[in-house]
Amino acid sequence: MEQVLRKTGQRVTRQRQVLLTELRKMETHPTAKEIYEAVRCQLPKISLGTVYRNLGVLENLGLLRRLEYSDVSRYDGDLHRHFHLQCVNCNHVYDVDQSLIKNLNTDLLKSQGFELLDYKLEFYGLCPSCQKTES
Amino acid sequence: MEQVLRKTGQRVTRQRQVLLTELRKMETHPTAKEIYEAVRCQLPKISLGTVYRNLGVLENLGLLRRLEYSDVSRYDGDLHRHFHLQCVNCNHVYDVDQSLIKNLNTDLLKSQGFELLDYKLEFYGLCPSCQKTES
DNA sequence: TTAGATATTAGTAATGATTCCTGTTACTAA
DNA sequence: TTAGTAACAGGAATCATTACTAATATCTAA
Repeated sequence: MEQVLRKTGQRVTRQRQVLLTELRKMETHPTAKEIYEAVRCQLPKISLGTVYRNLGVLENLGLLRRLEYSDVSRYDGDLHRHFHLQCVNCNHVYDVDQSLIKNLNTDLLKSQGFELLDYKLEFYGLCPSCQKTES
Repeated sequence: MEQVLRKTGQRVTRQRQVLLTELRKMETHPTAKEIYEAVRCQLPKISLGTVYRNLGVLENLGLLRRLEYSDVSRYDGDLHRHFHLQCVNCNHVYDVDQSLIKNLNTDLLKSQGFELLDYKLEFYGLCPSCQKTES
């Protein structure tokens, strides 16, 4: 983390170090507020705004993933490519192995005890007109 | 729409009819507020709350799709299975044919002039413990 | 080391999408 | 028709996230 920050002229603060370390320990895909709570024993004076700001910074550096749900964003410190399944009942977010994408082998999910109701595939990129005005 | 509503004991109101009709005319994946604006020439007194409430009702009946982005939800009246590409620069949402999913043939996107930077696959279902307590 | 230069922080206010509340309106079944 | 009630309009409330600002901590170069 430290090299990546310095390379871009950004500072290595204790808040950033603790934030990323704690996130990596958690396997619950926590929200910003949950991370805030988890970090307060080490950083009692940290503010929620600092948590949000630095989660954004670390996301831009590719050091964590943000999962954008409609009501709230969740964060994932596991950078191995994998997918997620959210239970529509309890809203828990589970990890799903990437081998699933090979022809969408939903039997794999079933064998793990999940009932697949729906999935969402969204792409992100640059449309033709924005490639020209490359901002 | 009318039969589906009546079947579930819900009423067929002018607001619902106009809302769905107008959405089906639009190909821009509008937000709730954009739909609200589009509908005000026919329903000058409609409120934004009514738009939100009925978009939810129609979504539950499977009459439209909601695209959940982190900052705002967008709505799609096209029920044919297809995917979406959002430009990270202008935030426009484009339709992508479903044939793309066959082994994620990203060449198809390239040939259409898009530059694919990332994609997101999310699953929705019931986890094992929630299937037992089937609420 | 140490002294700026300035990026970052804590605390708080502001924003904005979405939901909730309440008295009124208008579908629907009889 | 008309009674019963789902749905409505209008506005207030909620809540995740962002913006603002004076104070602080990190970094760099001497």
